Amino acid sequence: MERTVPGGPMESVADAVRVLVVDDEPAIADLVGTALRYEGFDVATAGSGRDVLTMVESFRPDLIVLDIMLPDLDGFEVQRRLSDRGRRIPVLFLTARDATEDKVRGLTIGGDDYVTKPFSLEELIARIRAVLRRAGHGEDAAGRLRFEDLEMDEDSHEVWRAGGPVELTPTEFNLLRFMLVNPRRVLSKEQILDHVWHYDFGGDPSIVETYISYLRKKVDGTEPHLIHTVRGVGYALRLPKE
Amino acid sequence: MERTVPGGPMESVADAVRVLVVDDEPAIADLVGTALRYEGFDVATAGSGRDVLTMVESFRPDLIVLDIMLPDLDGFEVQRRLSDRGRRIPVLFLTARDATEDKVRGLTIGGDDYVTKPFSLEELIARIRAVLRRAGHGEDAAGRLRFEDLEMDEDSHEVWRAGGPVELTPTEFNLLRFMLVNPRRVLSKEQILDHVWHYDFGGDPSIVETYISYLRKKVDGTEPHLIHTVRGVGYALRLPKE
DNA sequence: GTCCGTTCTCAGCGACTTCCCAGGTTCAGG
DNA sequence: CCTGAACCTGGGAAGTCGCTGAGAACGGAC
Repeated sequence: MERTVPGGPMESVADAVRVLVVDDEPAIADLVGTALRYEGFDVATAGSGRDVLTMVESFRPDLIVLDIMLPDLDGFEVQRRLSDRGRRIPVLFLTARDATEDKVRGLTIGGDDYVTKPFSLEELIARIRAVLRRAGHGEDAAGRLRFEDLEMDEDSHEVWRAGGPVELTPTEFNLLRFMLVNPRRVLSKEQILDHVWHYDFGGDPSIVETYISYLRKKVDGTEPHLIHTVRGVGYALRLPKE
Repeated sequence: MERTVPGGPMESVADAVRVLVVDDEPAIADLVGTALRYEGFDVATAGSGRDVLTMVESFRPDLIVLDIMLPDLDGFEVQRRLSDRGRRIPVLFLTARDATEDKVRGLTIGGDDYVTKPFSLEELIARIRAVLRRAGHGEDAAGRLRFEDLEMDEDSHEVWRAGGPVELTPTEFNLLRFMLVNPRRVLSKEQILDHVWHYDFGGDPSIVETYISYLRKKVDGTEPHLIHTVRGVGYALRLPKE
């Protein structure tokens, strides 16, 4: 499966990976569902734990994005009942930032993973791909992105420029990944904000300028420069013209 | 589908792409509707959110141009209800400039997009084509325009003349795109103003002369000249007549 | 609590873009 | 050739955009 991008072609549904999105807030389920559909997944949504148990039979998802806080059964309970039935479906949990962290943390060993709310779509999609990769559903290639002499390993969170390692903060990393997934394309500040920042971020798009500045200092200090400003439009990852 | 032009031949309606334009100001809905009809789209207009929900069934649009501020249901609510019905119709939102910050965020994620008022028709149409391209309705080619040795990539915002890169400001870029979409056709200054500048632009059509001059310097310094003045009528992108 | 790394805001400034104007040039018609 | 209209283009004012440094706010580790 090819990575799609804002502007990428729609996947044929025939052999698409099926993802079941479960959240009792329709706004979240819609947001995630829409983003995943656009990424080429075959998506169904559910709003309660019991819905999941029935939908699993008909929809047969390859992965479940599962909110832990549900009105009836919580996410853990849902997973338990599924495994009682002998179904081993990878799960990506959604959790509020506060409690539960300890409980959820233990899950990362089973091939499952979790993301804390509020998340960014870029982060969520990257995690989904990672879980699918471990489950054998993903694209054959490992989670490695490259553009010219700039390289990123999504699994180990390592980045190299011209062969040398670069240390990035989480936000810098996510921003750079978004650019690496969309090479050459001009990405507007709004687009970047939508994908890289948490969905409840209420600030100004100028934050993107700041982070582009950070990235330039850390990964674009050497020739040729790869991060380019298209004034009045956005930013692009590409080789210099001439 | 072939690109049509202002004044160009009307597309046969049989296989035309259907666009539903929704705005409570009839002036805006008409402006957009008329422009899109010229471009060969099959257009219907609506003035309220509830109208949309009924018209979708009969008109079955491939895309909806949807103002966010509507008297009854707002644009988001309309989209929500449509997706509840299982209809996945791409949406291009229209929004006032000041309202963008909070709520519009997140709209670029699903292949949808938004344009802030006041917009230019050229901008709007380019965005519509981009959304359709992503949804699989567009012409097969990517967002690439060409006339002779003059080339433009809409995604990366790059322009080449005779193989060499050219740097353009946003307005210059939009003007050149308008000309590339309408090769050989003489475009009047008024026409250009209507399409390339924001619809509330209050200045003089002579601004077009200035920008044509800029373009000539940047992209038409080499033979053969492609930008021609048709005195008393307008400008055209074509080869010299001997 | 304190410490420290990260995220975010803000303001200054430099550069760019847009737009208008005015003087010069070209062109069509007489 | 003369004249007026249309057009071209350099210059410049006003506003916008983007970059960056400084520091405030936040959150996790201890």
